Amino acid sequence: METRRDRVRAATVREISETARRILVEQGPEAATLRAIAREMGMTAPALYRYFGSHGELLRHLVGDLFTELTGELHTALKQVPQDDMSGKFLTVSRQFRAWSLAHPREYALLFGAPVRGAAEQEQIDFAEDCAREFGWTFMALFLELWRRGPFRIPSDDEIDPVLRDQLRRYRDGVLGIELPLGVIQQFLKCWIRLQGSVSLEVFGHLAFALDDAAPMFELMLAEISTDLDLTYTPPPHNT
Amino acid sequence: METRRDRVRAATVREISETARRILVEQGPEAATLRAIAREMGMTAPALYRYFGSHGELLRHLVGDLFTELTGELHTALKQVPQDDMSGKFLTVSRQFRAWSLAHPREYALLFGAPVRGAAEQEQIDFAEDCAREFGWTFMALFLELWRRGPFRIPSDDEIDPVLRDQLRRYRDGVLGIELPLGVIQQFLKCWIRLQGSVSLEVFGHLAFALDDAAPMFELMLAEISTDLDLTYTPPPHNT
DNA sequence: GTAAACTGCGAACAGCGTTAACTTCGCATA
DNA sequence: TATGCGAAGTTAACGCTGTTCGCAGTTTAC
Repeated sequence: METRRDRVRAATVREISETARRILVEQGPEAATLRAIAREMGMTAPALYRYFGSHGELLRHLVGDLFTELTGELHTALKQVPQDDMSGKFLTVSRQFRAWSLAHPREYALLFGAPVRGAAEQEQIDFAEDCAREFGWTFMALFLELWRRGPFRIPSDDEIDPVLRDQLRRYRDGVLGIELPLGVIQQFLKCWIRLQGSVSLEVFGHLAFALDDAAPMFELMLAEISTDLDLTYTPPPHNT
Repeated sequence: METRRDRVRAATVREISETARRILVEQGPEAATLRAIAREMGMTAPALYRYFGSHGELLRHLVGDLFTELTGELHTALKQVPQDDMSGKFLTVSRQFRAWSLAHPREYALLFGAPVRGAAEQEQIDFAEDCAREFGWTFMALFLELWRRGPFRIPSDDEIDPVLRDQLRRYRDGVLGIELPLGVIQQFLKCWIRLQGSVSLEVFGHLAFALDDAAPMFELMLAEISTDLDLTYTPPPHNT
């Protein structure tokens, strides 16, 4: 049952997350220390240990929140696209993902940067991991819908590299649990790598050596992917 | 003139770099503290300030060294390809880049991770920046050679997005200073984004949700890019 | 031969994550 | 209503971090 204390506690957890995020955004990741977060809230650092087991756990919780926010924005944008406009859905989700990432570079770095802090930390129940999975599922689900409603050209199983074929099959049967040609998954991965790879490079500033606005290159890529998926590319609505 | 002290000093700088790298590789980035580096060398932390102005400067110097090593390996691999085998050169450099990155993930994170430490630090003479430029030039030079010796299909200036066209022109005239169709630069960026984007995702573990060996996907991408550039794709020599 | 420059050291400062012992308060039950 | 327990906060402390300062010892240069 939902007692009063539970509500207060949940509110505090939320405030900690928000404070941590504000410091992260305004002063950078190295400024988001336990003491700084506590100070901002009129508390002391050890008090935070009543809510999180360690500094890392606090950050991982923030990661979960951020994934949830990002996923939510993608779904919100998706709802404003006509139900049967698959091209529009694909373009909208892709652009919204890039837009969020560029608008929140430090959050993006936290979500998609190098997992420097002991990557293989197997938490018993990892909140952040679940949120990340749900985020990924947003794209996967869209892709499945794309495939079901307007099949595009995919390689047959024979055309797929044997090593890759085994991995795709393991992923399909072990994780997804859906009946689906392996070529669809290969195509999904190809598109996703291009999408996220491109966004990562841009957000981390690795395209700044040549471009100060990578939007046109991103749109070019969307057009190419649209061709691959038998979709109709249309330029973004508010082209600046 | 090269005095004795200069040599000793240079040797110490080199030892510091090597020690820092060893700790970074063996124990992770957060273990590469000034005190740990000094301890490993039988020194104390303040002594390091005789060689580097700060911890960050030391790391940036290491970044320069790493870029140089990576660039060197690319050139070494390149020398073993017949002078006129442009397809081989492209495939070799791409595969060598991926191989180095996978073999040195922590170094890769330092070079190509999120530039978290005040990105816009304009050092007067940034050693690391120069090495990065030289690294980038390796790919650019190869691409120019590709273009000159076996022209591939490129978009005409009219076909390029106006916003992108201006940026490409500024990059060509302001940085490269070479006469070249803008379409070549666009094609170069497209390929580079796919290449590095793919490698980044793999090294940072962002493909592990589906693949435990991304090599086939990488080769698939190389094949596609080869087609774009009118090159002949051939599988890697030692396919495991 | 002497002065200056270079290279190291130890001590110290503020800040970090984290732990321990201790107080205070809210709530549930006898 | 009184009692007691657990949750939530405190201060003090430990060992770590980057960094600065003042002091030696050695090496180079004039």
